[in-house]
Amino acid sequence: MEDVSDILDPLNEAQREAVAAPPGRTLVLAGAGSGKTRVLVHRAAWLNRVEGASPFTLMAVTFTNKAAAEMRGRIETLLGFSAAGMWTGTFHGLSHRLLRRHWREAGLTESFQILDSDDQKRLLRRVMRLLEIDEARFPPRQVQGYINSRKDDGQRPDDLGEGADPHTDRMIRIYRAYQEACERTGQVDFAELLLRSFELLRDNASLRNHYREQFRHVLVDEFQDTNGIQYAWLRMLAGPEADLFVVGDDDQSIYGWRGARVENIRRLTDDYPDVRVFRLEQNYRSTATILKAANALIDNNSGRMGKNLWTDGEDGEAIMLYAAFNDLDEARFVVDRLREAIADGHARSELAILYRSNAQSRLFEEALLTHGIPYRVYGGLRFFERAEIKDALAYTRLVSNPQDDASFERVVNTPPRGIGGKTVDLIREQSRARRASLWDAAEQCLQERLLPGRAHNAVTQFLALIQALGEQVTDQPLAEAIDLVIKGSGLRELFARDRDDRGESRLENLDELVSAARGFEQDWEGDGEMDTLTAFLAHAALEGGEGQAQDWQDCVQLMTLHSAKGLEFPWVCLAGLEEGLFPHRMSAEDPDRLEEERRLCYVGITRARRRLLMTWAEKRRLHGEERWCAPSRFISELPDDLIHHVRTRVSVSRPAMAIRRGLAESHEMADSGFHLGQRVMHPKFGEGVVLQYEGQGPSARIQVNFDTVGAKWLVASYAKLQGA
DNA sequence: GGTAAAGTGTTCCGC
DNA sequence: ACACTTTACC
Repeated sequence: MEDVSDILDPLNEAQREAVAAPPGRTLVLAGAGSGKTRVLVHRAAWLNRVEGASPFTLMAVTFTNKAAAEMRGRIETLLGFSAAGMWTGTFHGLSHRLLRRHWREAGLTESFQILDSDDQKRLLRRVMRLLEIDEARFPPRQVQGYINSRKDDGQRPDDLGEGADPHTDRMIRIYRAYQEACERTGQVDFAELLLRSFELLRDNASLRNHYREQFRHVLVDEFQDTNGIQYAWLRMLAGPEADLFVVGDDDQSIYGWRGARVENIRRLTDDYPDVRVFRLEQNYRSTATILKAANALIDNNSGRMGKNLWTDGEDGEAIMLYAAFNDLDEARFVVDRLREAIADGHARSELAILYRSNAQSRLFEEALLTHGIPYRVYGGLRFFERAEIKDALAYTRLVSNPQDDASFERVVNTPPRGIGGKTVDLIREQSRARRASLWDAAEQCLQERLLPGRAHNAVTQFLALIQALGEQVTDQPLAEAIDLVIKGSGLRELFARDRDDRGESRLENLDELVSAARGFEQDWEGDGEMDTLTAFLAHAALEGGEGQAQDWQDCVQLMTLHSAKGLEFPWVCLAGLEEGLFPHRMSAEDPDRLEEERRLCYVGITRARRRLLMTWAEKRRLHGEERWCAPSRFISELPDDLIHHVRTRVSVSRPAMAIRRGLAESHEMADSGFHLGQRVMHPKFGEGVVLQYEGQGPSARIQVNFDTVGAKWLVASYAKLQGA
């Protein structure tokens, strides 16, 4: 018998049972901080050592490239040898791999390219212009969302019944035209990667059987984030006989808005009645106090699979709750606590401020700046999404394939070279009339002298430039090729010209692109399915650029709750716990979306290891307007005995507020007996905050934002309001 | 073809 | 309010 102590010993009882489950269908409900990745990694090792599964028969699927890389690394460490034969990657990455291998069977061109969402929107715009559809009535963003969700549900235009209503019919028409444009030009968007590879397996029995035979063991991470097509994809690949090992947490599903279906967890237990379910509830991260709060909060959600986090560690400190006078006061208070923590010897990188929306970072940044505390804000534009990088890549694509219309349009007048809108319109017109690419259309325009003299010269030069670059670049290594393109296209010069910080960082980014290409070239062993350039472009579309070295210098961490998922910090501040902000106004009405907000709060709480600080502001500037806020309902869902209320302002701030609001308002308020921002009690609606006041005497109306039912207008003389 | 003025949107952002 | 994009005009 193989010695498996190194695999099982580091695990607790529940983890061990899951890892050593017999091959079959296994669902592991892994609570926050319960060692989810560890279980996946050890399962892979177990399969290899005990079940004798060769790495070639293993597939591990995750959502992000970062998670995929981490899992792969940890498996290799544990196994002590390379897991090279193992297919590890994201749903999109693995689909991409299948499609490259079987592009013919999938009905694609050999050199198909991946459209990222910007490219997709640009192509969509073009298609809509051809169909003469008004962009104002059908915002491309919305159409894009429509098409992607249809694809996420596995639907093609032909699957969609027309005739329902004119609006939907038009959407379907655009979808069809867009899809035809993609097929014609050999372009594949993100959702298409999944749908296409799903269809490939569905419609091709021999391929399906081949891969089912090969991947007898399929491991899936963050299963609660899968959407419809990903679930179908998994079922197609992991046949009814496969060893399917799925890890997820329904309480941490926070991506419903981009198509994730928590229901997939429950669906799995329906679709595979023989599934074994394990629960990981012992938490190794947080204090008992923090876990109690998290459990109590999430208990307000319905239809959970059910889980209760516990720890054998200590209770730890109470959760600190601060009701700030306004958003500035909130930032000041938080940064004061941060400074204390730093003085107590915390590294800055152990401290995190989490918030619901990106805009909230600004005030914290300012407060941190005034105190000279280094910080880093996560969630800006990712490397390959930055304009200058996309320009450089578009040039590179165009140089290697002049028929690429999307790239042509992007760079034809960047840097400005005298090919304005009029000229491009003419070329587009020509391209449509002749059913030719923009490049070919431009050549025809020159030959037939369709352009005015000035434009004629400009276009001649542009075409010559691209051709010349094409010749220079032939047979050059990737990095040199990209460098040549950046210099030759005039992009470098363009950004060098504006010498502010902006231009400076753009130049740095361009340099970074060249080094990224060099690094990619070194790591990438050609597998005969793609040339280096194609591979690099796919890499740029799929990997976003997280691979950049993050200087993990010691700084305070600022990020949205969404980007905090999967991370942990000894010291966490959850800021902006107000009705309308968190839960967000857009989600408060719909019970499902409200539950997702609650899960987001749960994710936030469970990020904290030792200390948790929660704050809300009674008054906040939002979209340029001062608003009165009620504390988030999530606060009242936490057991009060876990909370330490900090009140530094109780008696002082309210009169101060009335003064700041200005005299006119306080007079009006005076004759109702209430003032703006005051907490009041209504016999039916419960407690709330006075938001606005209108009119005088018996017809005067008062707007109250109730904690449970939201904002309502009431006639002051009828509403039996009481000060609370 | 470049700058100024008007317009737009404003929750979360993986691949 | 603000940042960013598109349009309008010189």
